Amino acid sequence: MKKPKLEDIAIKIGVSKTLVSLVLNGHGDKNGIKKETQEKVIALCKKLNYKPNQMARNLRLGKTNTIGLIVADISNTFYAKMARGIEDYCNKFGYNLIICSSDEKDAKEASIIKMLKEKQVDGLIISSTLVDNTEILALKNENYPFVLVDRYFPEIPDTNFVVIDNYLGAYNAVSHLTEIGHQHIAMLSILPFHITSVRDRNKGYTDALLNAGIKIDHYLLCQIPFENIEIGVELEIKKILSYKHKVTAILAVNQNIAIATVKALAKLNVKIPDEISLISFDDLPFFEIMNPSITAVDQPLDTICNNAVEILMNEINHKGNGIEKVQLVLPTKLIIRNSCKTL
Amino acid sequence: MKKPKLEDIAIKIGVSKTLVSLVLNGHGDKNGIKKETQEKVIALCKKLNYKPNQMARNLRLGKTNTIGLIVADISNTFYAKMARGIEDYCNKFGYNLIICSSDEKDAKEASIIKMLKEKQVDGLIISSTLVDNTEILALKNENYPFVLVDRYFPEIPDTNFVVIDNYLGAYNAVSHLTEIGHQHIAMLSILPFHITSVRDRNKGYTDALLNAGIKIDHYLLCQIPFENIEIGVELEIKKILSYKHKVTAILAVNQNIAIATVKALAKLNVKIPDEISLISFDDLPFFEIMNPSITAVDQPLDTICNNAVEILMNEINHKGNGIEKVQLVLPTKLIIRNSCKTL
DNA sequence: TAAAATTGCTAAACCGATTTAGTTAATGTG
DNA sequence: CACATTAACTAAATCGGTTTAGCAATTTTA
Repeated sequence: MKKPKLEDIAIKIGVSKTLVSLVLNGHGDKNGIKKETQEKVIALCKKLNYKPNQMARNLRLGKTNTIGLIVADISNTFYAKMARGIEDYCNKFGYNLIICSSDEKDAKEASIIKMLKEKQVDGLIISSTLVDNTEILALKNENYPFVLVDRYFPEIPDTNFVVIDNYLGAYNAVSHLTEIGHQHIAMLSILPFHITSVRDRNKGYTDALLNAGIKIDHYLLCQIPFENIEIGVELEIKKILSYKHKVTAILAVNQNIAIATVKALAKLNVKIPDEISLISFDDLPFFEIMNPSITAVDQPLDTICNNAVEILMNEINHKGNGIEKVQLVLPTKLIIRNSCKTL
Repeated sequence: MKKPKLEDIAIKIGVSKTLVSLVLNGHGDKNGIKKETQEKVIALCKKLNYKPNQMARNLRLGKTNTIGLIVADISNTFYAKMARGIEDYCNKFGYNLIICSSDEKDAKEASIIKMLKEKQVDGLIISSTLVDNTEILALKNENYPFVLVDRYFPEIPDTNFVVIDNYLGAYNAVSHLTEIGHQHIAMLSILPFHITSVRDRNKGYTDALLNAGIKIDHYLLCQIPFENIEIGVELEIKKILSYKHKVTAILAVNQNIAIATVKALAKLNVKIPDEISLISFDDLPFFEIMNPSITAVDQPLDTICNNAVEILMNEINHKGNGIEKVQLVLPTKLIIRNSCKTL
């Protein structure tokens, strides 16, 4: 017994496939199909377990009910949680998620965008790593529905984005450190630094220092290449520990750097917080249970996800037609734990 | 300028769309299309940036080049890493991944399977939570390509699966504990316990105890409901700590339980490993950097992923036609760190 | 030089739904 | 009783590719 199609149902009942289609899509009454006929159709479909062929539907309707999510790496907890939030919220609207990891590689991300477009996903949610914004501009020019999350392009006006206030997040974290007496604070940042989130966090770091009347020492803003975090962090930490002024606190630019920092400090047998204080930008369940627990900047992930999906759905439903672009900058929260020592 | 379609190309060059399609699919030579004509077609397609409409292709070819992955929760590190491995390996074959989280809920998983089938994904990779195997049986009967990972159904013969040797993993972990002198070992396990991985780990635990000549105390095999791990673990730990025989070691059935255990022990101010030893089934990067670092059973995730995809691709290419089912049970590795004390 | 083979290409069917523009028969209206 | 309206339904176009079956013109073979 093959999978039944519309025609099979139609023939069995002795009506046209138009009628069957109308009934199944709830347009029966509107088109004056007799109640009795409608019931017959529905009963037979149930009996034969008829399911419309989505490929055919997609083709006809020009819609896949699928959206694409592009992140640096889905195995990273931050993006995994984001993916889950987006998945759940998309499902509510009857959409599914195709998830792709760009590995922070320009070329890979560009090719993923192309691929997803070819695959005719109805929209994209992108945490972009691109320096070269050609692909994003292309999306914009084609009116392809998309929302940027986590990172945006200041130089491209009128695009939807949902990001956090990275600047203020870092600013507040560093201010917390200066308030409890720290003067020599290093920032373990990351390359590529063109990514807005990184750039803004770096700026928040320096501005908070300036505001506290501390001279900026560029030697203390360390940039660790994405591909080689573990080794990079260890190297930088060794460097700053042997620096002329004793560094007493570190702000890690994201969870991966924070993890690598904890690891490196343990290896070098430097105690947190007694010998050095640490704040992580990004919170993790682990940070709460570690010994010591780690002070962290928490991102409102659910809010990010829900808003991103909401905006995208709106775009899709209006086919990007002249609806206003939404640009959200959400606040972060500093969760103070036991990794920072008052001097 | 609209998106060009096959016909547009054909008309511009003055040939049929058949010809264009043949050339683009590399069947030009085979069908005796002049080199010159072929070049013209390819040049124009490049110039107009022609991309075939995948929905149309899908419909005609009956293929979506998409596979579905069902896990309990994509935000869980274990599944996130698994998803990444599968994503990468699928890409190699030109496939994309739709990822869905079942939350260990029977009904949700069943409806996801149905939905993905309707969506006409070419195959499924499932870490199933189902007690009721109806849906899996249905897949099997329809010859729908699928591979079970992480968990399988012993009662359904002739299905592909890739799992780890949960029994031996737990057996070895507990044996390690008995070898270093532990006698009173608790297992923090989980509900639903019908899941093969859980059941096998539980069995490994009891058998290792028996083998070491230790009497089984069912009181020490604790089953914590999936929905409420944190509170459940804390409760159970309080219980076993106040037990008549002093429990000196714990085996946590998975990473979530292990994390909750560390948290609860910290809260109760019970020191690892001095007061209690701990082994986690599932390793995590954190376990290496924590203080103390946590001894863990490591799963060969890459091997699981690659094999699962490989098997699925094979199924898809043979349309499930009488090819032999593959059943892989992979070995685990006990990584000994500092969370277990020799008595 | 007629038949066979080859070269180069195409018309039309097909995948399976949705939707537009009708049709037919029954009923209502003036 | 002629005409308009309504109720109930449908034929055919459409989405945009792939594929089957085959045509016409040229070249080769016997």
